[in-house]
Amino acid sequence: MNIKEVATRTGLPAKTIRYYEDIGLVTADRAENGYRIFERTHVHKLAFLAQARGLGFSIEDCRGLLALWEDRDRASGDVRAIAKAHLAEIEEKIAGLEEMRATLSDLVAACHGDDRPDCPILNRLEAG
Amino acid sequence: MNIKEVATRTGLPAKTIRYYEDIGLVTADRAENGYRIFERTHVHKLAFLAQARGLGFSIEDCRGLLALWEDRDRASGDVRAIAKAHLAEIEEKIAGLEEMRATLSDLVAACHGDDRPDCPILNRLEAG
DNA sequence: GCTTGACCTTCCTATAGCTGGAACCCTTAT
DNA sequence: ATAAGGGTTCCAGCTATAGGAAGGTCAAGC
Repeated sequence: MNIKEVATRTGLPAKTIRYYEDIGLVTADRAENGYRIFERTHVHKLAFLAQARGLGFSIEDCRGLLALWEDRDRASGDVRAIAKAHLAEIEEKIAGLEEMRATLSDLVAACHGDDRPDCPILNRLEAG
Repeated sequence: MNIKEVATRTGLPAKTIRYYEDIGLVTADRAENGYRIFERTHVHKLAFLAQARGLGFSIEDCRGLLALWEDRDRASGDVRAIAKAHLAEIEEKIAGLEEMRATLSDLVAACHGDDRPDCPILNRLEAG
């Protein structure tokens, strides 16, 4: 299977697949002409990565998850720890964004948004 | 005023202030010895930037906001448009993160997280 | 056999917004 | 004279790709 087909099957751009090979997340054999050859196992792995990335796991997290996934002697606690830490990060991010959203939405509501220069948004940025 | 004091007053790292000068967000005069000299107006401007960045506005947004702030003939509608667009972006980000959070929190809850290899988190990543 | 178009390859550059560090200059106090 | 604590420039690195150039390859159609 060539890279384009893997891209289609996994939903990952070919560029990204090459990148993942580059940083050692996946391996790929080569044909005589230099083309990468992928087997179903590779597709499986890349699909796994696509899912993990889709849930926002960092590349390094993915590396860890992948290793655990392939380790039949893994402890599910290790997987859970990674996911839990990631969940905490996401919740932190959300909290930060919620705060911004609250402030911004107040400001946007307070600004009449016409041709006059008077503007509560700028006032707020100016005053802190 | 030297850069360190400006940093202290605005809460921005000196590095960041230099960077902002570099990309033309602010200007700074120079003393004979090559040191940057800041006036109160510079501090004011940098404080404004710190606020805007704190609300998540991009550097380019900040450039626009700064220009409007300094334009006595501005239309508040222009400010509002920038803020509104930014608000929309933030809400989109929040929505994406909320989705991740929901999934992750379900998975973390479903995983017993012990020494056994069986793991709903990995199952989910594997299955899509 | 030749051309065309769709693949494939590598390598270099760019993104956002800084941060860290090296190598070096200036000022002030001891 | 020296040491501490400023300041300067410049270069590299971070995340996770995306874009594009330059070139090799393959299958189809004429």
